[in-house]
This record gives sequence, C-alpha cells and structure tokens, in this order.
Amino acid sequence: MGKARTLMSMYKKLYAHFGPRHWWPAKSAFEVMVGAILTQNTAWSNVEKAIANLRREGLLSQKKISQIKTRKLAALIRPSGFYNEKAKKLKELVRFLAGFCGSNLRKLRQHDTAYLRKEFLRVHGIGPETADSILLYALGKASFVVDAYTKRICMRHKLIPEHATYHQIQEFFTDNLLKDAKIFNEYHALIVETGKNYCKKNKPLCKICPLRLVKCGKNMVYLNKK
DNA sequence: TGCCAGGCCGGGT
DNA sequence: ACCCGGCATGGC
Repeated sequence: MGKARTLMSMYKKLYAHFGPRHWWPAKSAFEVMVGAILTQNTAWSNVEKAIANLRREGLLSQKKISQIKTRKLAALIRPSGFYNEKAKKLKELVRFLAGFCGSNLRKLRQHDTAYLRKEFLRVHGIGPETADSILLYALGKASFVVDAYTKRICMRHKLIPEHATYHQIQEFFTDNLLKDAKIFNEYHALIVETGKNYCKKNKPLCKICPLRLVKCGKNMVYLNKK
C-alpha cells in the first residue's frame, strides 16, 4: 500500500476509534503557547496543575507573565517540572511576542508559516515540536507536529527508518497528506491519544492495541531503551 | 520503587 | 552533524 493510503488509513481507524479530540485543550491561543512549553517532556496532568495555578492568580496573559518575577513564576508552575527552565522560557516567549508583533496574536497570524516557524525557533526554549505545536494549535497553521509518540508509533510500525530525524518524520506526514490544518490538528491529537494508551516507552502494548493500524508482528521495536 | 511523561539547551566530539 | 548530561515534578 502506498504511504499516502497507509497514513489516511491510520487516520481513519484512529478517528473511528477515539472520535474527534477537540485539540488543543486550552481556552486561548496564548494558553496554547504556555501549555506547549510547559508540557515539554512532562505529563499533561502536571501541566494542568501549573496552568490552574496561573489562572487562579490571574496571570495567564502576556502582560502578567512579562511583569511577574521569574522566581514567582517558577514557584507557580512548579508541578510541571523543570520549573526554573520553563519560567525563563515563558519569559522569553512573551518577550518575543512583544517585540515581534506587539503582543498582538492576530497580527502574528498574518505572517507566512515558514517565516513564523523560523522566528519561533530563535526563541530560547522553543524547539521544533514546540514551534509546530504553536503554529498549528495556537495559530491554525498547517504545520505537522512530531512528538515522541509519533516517532515511536511510526517506528514500531516500520513506517520510518530507525534514526529518522524530526524533519524526516514531519516530511513523511506532510508529503503524504493533504496540507490541511484541520487534518494535521486531528491527526496529531489522535496519535497522542494512541500513544498514551497503547504505545508507551519500553512497553510492547502494540499487540493489544484494538486499532490494528498496520501489521505489528513479532519484530517489536523498543525505543529509547537504555 | 524506579520508570516515564505531548523537549530543549549547551558543551563536547 | 550528532551525542549526552542536565533540568524536576507527580502518577503508577
């Protein structure tokens, strides 16, 4: 089967199983950006606690984040882990937004996707996945998000080479799917749902995965095994 | 009780 | 261009 058909087949099976995910779980574009940074190598349940703290204190805005002391910010986002690093990253994010678009996200949205991505990548704390998450889920741009689940699921199903880079995996999807933000949005959300339930690190749960995405036989690949 | 979670950075080859 | 240690909490 061609790669495009494989990817659409996967998508349809996942969608049929899980239904629409309604991503990203946030109440504003800025909250998406905050969540994208806080969830770096961190369980979302921990991010929720951190965001709840910020909301409770009325600090979930660009202006408030820019005004608050890094020290205090770190204390509030403590549950999300790496809190000292992430506090700096949130500060860098709002500093970038202020300088780049006067903190106006509607204006930010008007720029070309590739240009925006390059600019976001210059910000300390924003790497490929975070940049794509922001582009897709905060700004509605058709930028496919590749995360650990995406890589693991694709590798276990032998859809990509073992040492595929972020860029290669992203290309695999974008070259074989309609370049549509709605599809990219739903697809990544479905992959995360699949990963959380059936494709965890060092756990060969694939065989009990009810989705039967593609053949997943005896040659199980374990990722990131130390 | 150790392993894992929706990465990224900086310094080293 | 890779490779690796560091960053840290909370759930199972």
